[in-house]
Amino acid sequence: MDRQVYIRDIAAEDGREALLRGWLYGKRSSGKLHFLQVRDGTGLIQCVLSKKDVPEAAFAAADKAPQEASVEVRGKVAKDPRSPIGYELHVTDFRVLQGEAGYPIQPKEHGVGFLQEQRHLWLRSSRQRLILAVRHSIIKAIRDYFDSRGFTLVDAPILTPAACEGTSTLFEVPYFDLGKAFLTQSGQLYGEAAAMAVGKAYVFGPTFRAEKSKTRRHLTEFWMVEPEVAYLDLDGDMDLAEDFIVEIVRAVVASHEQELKSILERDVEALKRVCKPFPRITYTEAIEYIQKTGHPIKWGDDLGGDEETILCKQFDRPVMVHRYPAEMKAFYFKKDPKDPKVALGVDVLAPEGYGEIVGGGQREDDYATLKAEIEKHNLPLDAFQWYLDLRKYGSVPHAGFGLGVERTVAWICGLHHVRETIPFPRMMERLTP
RNA sequence: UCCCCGAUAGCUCAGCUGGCAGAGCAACGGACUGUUAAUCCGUGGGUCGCUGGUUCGAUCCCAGCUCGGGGAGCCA
Repeated sequence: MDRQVYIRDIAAEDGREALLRGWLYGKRSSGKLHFLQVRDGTGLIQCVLSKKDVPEAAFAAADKAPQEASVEVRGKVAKDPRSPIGYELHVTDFRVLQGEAGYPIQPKEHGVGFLQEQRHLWLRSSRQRLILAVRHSIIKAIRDYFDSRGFTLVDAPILTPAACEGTSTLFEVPYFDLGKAFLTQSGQLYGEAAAMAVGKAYVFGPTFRAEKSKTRRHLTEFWMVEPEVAYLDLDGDMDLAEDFIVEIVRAVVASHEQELKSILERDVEALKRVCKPFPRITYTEAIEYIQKTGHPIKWGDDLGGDEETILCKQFDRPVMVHRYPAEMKAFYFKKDPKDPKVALGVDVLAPEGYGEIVGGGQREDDYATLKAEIEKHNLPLDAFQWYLDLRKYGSVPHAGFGLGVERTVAWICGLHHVRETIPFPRMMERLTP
């Protein structure tokens, strides 16, 4: 009788006595009956207290119990067609461990700012709990994918001496007598070093960008997974990204299909259409297509949010745009030998208007060319000497990409904003809770 | 950094031409044996974001500031 049962497993307990430990999600009352909605982190179940079936103190405690009080409920599991999960608990005893009136989040609509203030409590709602679970599944699918294909997880440092790409603004940290350190904006350069050691490597960790971006797609702290593979070219890189994304989506749909539909109202059929092959178009073809829709854009312009939307709305699966103008890309991209104006880079744009979730490509593997690029971008040569070494001692063609975890969660869950995809989002105007 | 919008009860909001601060929900007290954001009766609850200006009088008009939301650029 003291065996705790989780709501997720309740069907196996049909007709038996069970002890639930959880929190009071909601409550309705009809005098001599109390209906308690109890959640335990694995699900939500209605617990029915009939005055004649429980001790007087238990009935009174249920009457007084405030929202989100921690509770212990004993009772008999019973099938009920009125229950969304098919079962409810006919309570024989009930007690409150702790609770206080005034729980801030009510079962009604709230403003975004308020909910973010209450993020530590907001996580308890069924919608947020599901998003956390999907995020977990995505991260697990990412790791399973690489772990089962001979990749080695290599952790890149978070404190770094200089910019990886030189364009983004970095967070500065004082660093003893060495002056300043910076929070990493990408583990890729270290991933390249690792790939020369283990062949297939992936870096998985947090990333920091001090850019003053205020949009639904930006956080100042986010998670990125960055595979890097020796002896891989751009085509192989696109094959890898495509196979990888298909597998992540498949894994999430396999484990969360019903909840995605019922709690997030996600169009799961759209996710099921994510299969190989993804369309692959060059940047030049993309520009031509956008021009045909009457949008003023010329070769050399960046694809902004509007342009990305125009492009990915014509496909029912992610689209790969490759061979961008070299001018637009970071110094480490290899140029296309057939057309040095373009870099061997690829972006993967998620469908349904979610935009870029992957950026990557083939790296420059020639010492002299890379050195010239570093100088051209006015980057400190001494800080990149170790990176140049990789082109000096056994250089090979290699490629990789970075996938943004939060944008992937937003896309798969069908969320409007990435701030809901991470437990405690860090944004330009928000550092708490 | 730039552009747009907003700030009134715990929450979501209304507040007319500048003239006593409002509703719904929540909380609290009560009624109710099948409720699904239950219903019904009752009670309490305000530095109208901050600072200044105009005015007999400012939640309302004006300026600056702070905070929040949306977007751009940049990116994942």
